[in-house]
Amino acid sequence: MTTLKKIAEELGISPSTVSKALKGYPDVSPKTREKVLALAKTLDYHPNSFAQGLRTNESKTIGLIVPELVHYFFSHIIKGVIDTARKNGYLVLVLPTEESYEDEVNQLKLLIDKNVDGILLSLSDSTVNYSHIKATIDAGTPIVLYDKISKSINASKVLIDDIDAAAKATEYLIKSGCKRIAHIRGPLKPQTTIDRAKGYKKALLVNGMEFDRNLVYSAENLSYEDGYEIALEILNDHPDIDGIFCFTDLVAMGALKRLTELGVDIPGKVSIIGFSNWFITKISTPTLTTVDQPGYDIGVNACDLLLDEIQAKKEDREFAYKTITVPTELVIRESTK
Amino acid sequence: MTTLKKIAEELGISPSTVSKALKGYPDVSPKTREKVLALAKTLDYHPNSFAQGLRTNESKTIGLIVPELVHYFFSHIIKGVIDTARKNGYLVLVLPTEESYEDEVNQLKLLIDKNVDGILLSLSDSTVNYSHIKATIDAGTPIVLYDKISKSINASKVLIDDIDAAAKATEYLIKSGCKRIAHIRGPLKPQTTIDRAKGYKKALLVNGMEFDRNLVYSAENLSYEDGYEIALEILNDHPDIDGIFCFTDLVAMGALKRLTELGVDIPGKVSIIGFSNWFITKISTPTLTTVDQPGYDIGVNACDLLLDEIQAKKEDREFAYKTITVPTELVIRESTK
DNA sequence: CTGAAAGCGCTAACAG
DNA sequence: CTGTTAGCGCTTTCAG
Repeated sequence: MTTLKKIAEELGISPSTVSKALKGYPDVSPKTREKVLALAKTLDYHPNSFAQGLRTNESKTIGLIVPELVHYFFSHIIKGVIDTARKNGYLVLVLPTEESYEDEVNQLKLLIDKNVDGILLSLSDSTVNYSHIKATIDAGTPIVLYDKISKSINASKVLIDDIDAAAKATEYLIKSGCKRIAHIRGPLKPQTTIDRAKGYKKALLVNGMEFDRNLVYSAENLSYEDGYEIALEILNDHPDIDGIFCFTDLVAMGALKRLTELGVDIPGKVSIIGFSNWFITKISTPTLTTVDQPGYDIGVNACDLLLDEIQAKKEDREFAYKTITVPTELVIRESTK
Repeated sequence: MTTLKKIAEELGISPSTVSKALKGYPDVSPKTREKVLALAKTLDYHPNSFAQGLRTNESKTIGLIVPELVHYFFSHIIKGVIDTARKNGYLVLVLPTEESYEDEVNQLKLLIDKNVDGILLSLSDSTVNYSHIKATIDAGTPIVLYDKISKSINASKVLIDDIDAAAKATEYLIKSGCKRIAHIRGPLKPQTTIDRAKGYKKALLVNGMEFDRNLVYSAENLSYEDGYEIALEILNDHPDIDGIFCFTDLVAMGALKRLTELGVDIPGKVSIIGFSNWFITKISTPTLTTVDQPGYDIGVNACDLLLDEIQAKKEDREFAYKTITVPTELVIRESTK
């Protein structure tokens, strides 16, 4: 291991001068600087990050807590975060919670123990208590919430407007001539489920259509199988249905499969819209109309916001929490008229 | 920030006693231990990881370099690694290279600068020179290669037997009655491409069939579009084709789409086999026969191996590099007879 | 322009 | 059973 001290000894100068030379301080003679730089290179000097951290109280590392790791949308977020962090000289510790509250609490603790400079967090579906998050913020570690957030936590947030996005999707079904539109929603708790259902309802009402509680079905696992089963249920309960707005693409794909198997013409008889714009929606038959949820952008924005807050903290500046709403877009494909 | 010293002062004892009490050393009186534990809890003491690292030269962090982040197979590997690391008290820094050699070199450097205890690495497709990896190993940081490896690097490795897996897939086509089987291979360089093509050829020869160089097509981007285009080409060049073995599922899905559009009966007229068992293969129409490539297991094994090596190094034990071949399995679905 | 010195928080060998 | 001491490698003031 090459250390400052070794370089200093080798050159017959002091460690502090070596440190300054390496960091480009102006008060070192060019000659000395060059000698130091050269020797550092030949000895393959890497500063010891522990020692640096101990001195500066900075790890140049951030933590990223994701509810699900093997997931098209979250993968994009992770990529957005890592790219942005890297541009700014930060590394990213990735921790999945698998939608478990307990894991979320533990992972948060691990990150604090590791002295990360900040944390990006999306709430797990089973999280009902936010004291672990609030305590972390109070203890001085910046946290930015993304995607699955809670209004009751005072922090910066990056999200999409689920109500608006769902309303736009539902409205598109209406404008394209659908008269009886069902909604397959997600599990009760997360705000996203609530908001997309709200958007669905809002679009109906705004367009003078009746909101029928019986047309709302719940996909508890948000799985392909859920969609497959529920589509049959919907068709049995309401043969007159001509549109389905699904909480997420996977569920929509399941519904698509079932309807195709039953010989239902899509979009001739029934239109389907998903949510997220997963890769599969581009290659299904028919391809799926869906709401593009820009994961990469969410990751970039969340990371930028966090880095700003870290910087502000370092400089002891005031920092006002921000909430960024990343725009979504309806992607029209073959599953709608 | 609560430190050992603060707890010590508060209790009127020495920092070293506090340290020992916290770490469960036996030579501390139960009474003292209890007092320390209690106070540590109320003051929410977290040991400073920088100081610990500086003393012990351990970061309890490993680096994971992946060629692609938004990728079904690699996502599973990442999950396997993180889960395994976590079980053993390690955190994981994830760094994508996007198949760039330059990024691979840089990311490796970043990890070394961060004093990770070890690194898991899958070579980017554009990596042609391994000196950065060899230098890292020589400098004492354990590296385990997974999935995309190079035989010329002396390190532990975790991989699948691509030749065997490809041969099994091709053989299945033969046994099911295919007489003219095409292969869509990947870009020239990576060992996986070479090996799967080898397995394809081997199965043909072993089963007394002719290997026709003209039946091998190359999908340079391994994309859905590649498969879509090449399927047409194959059909034009060789109308008598009755089976296609694809390097990866995405390409197979593209081919599937094209053939379906052209009204070719699958598997009646042409059988298709993919590789990897991506999620989409379960939900396409028809569903796709494919080779299951167990990403999660690869991640688990690679991480275990790395942790073993780290442990051995810590205890100054000899450690013999190992190569683990994770078994694959042919998953038979509707795209084959 | 250069160096001495202190100290970040922790651990471990050693002495008592 | 407890405390003293030294030091991990680096940064930064301050003195020269």
